Amino acid sequence: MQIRDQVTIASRAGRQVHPRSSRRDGVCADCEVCTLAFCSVLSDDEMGELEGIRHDVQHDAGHGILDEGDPTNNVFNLTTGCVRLFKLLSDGRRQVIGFVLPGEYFGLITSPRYPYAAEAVTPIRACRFNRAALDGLGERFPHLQRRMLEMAWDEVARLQEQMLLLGRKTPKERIASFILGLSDRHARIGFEASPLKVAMSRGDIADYLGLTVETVSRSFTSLRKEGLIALPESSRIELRDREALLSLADAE
Amino acid sequence: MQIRDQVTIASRAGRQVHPRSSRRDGVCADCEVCTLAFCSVLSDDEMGELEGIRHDVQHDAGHGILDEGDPTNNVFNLTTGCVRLFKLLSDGRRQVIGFVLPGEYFGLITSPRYPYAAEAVTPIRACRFNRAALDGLGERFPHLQRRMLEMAWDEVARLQEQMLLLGRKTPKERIASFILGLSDRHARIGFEASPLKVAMSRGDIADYLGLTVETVSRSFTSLRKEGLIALPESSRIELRDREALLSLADAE
DNA sequence: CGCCAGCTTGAGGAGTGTCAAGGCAAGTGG
DNA sequence: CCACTTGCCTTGACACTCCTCAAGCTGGCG
Repeated sequence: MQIRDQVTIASRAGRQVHPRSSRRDGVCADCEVCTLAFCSVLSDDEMGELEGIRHDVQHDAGHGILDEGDPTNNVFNLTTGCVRLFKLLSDGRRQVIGFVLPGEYFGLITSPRYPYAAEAVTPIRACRFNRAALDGLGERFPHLQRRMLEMAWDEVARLQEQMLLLGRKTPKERIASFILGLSDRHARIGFEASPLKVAMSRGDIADYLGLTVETVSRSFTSLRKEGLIALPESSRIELRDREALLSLADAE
Repeated sequence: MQIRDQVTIASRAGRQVHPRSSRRDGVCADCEVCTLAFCSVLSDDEMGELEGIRHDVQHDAGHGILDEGDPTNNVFNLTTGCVRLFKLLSDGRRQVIGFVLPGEYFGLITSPRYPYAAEAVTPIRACRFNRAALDGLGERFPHLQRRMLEMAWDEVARLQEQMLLLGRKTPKERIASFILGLSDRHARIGFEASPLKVAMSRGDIADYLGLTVETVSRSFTSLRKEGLIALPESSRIELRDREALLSLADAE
């Protein structure tokens, strides 16, 4: 136990680099996620073409990026910050579909209108692409389309996992799953995975996990009192017993 | 009201034909869904190649087709019957991820192991493809990959809609959404859409909608007593007030 | 320093889940 | 052909979880 923890800490350093291992020059030089995003599979020449249809987008926290029902003209690739995607019922009930982290895209869908809205959780930066133009590029660069297909399947798997959570898990199990999932995603993009910075509010988390703010708060408190996590601030979570969290998340 | 109902009945006949409009010769001649499945975008020559890696599969109701954790060697394209996809928690709680209808595929995923299990709800027939071989075909026929990408995005949209249902809808709203969704899908593949044949048990429906069998049963009864549906048999649903069902499903 | 938004905590109640019994239809064996 | 079994669905009574409502608490900011 003692030993394993030390190993874990030692091996958790550094960013995991995926399809592409080297950073880019030019406009993408300061992009944090050029090794993770869908554009990572493109050669430098192909990137030049992508650059031709790319626009920079920047928003403050809380700003709306697109609305449910808008025509699907744009695809976004988040480079900095966090975005929430959500659907509303006519009486105001809200379901957060997912949180977008750097290196992930949103807005890519066959339907002519977005089936969800998107808002900035934190200040964000993103690349915006015209959808038709990106489609055209996909046809010319099959490996780009292939990469997008893989990302779509990954998204399907994530959503299926979330269905299990929403349909069958208890509040505490949902919170444990949420914490672990966020921690893993942070690790993949090189963010700190254990004193975990949680950008979203309790309300966002509640609407993501199908709960109320109060139940989310109580579940956090309960996990803290049992020693599975610590909460130095309400927006910072320390994973103190990963094993216990794992067994909770997968159902004890 | 009276008039609209008559129009609805009159216009509901016939099968809607999608990417490909004509039926095929050869092995696919008796396939009910050759105009809907992903193979519908292939030319006859290309179909010949697909045929080379295709195997027939046939199972009785209740039979397991694949288990969660099995290596993802195969992709299935359902031609007849109904399949349930589901995930289990270690204590036996079950979440049905989706029901597969003719013309839809399952088992296509990047991960090396299936994240869900599949069982036949009714007697089924399906085409089984080796996954690596199908991948190879996808690389050679970009329009096949394109079609699979579109189907993946459609699946993402369906799952997001289901998240809204699981996270925020009441039992009666869930049942209304379920009935309408199944009715629409039946219409698309040429099945009867109003006296709707429901292949799956109350238990399957409960595990799909995140409810218990009892709550599902009570909700059906409630909708029946309010005149929104009729239940000539427990496995047959007649939509008597589509408007009311729609407003229930989207939240009143 | 005080305000405000967001988070936590508490008390109470509605809505589902749990448990148990009964109904119904299809299948089985005498 | 009919009694019996079996599986599934429905209905009822009750309990408990989680939501609702309301009141403090905390930290950031003017």
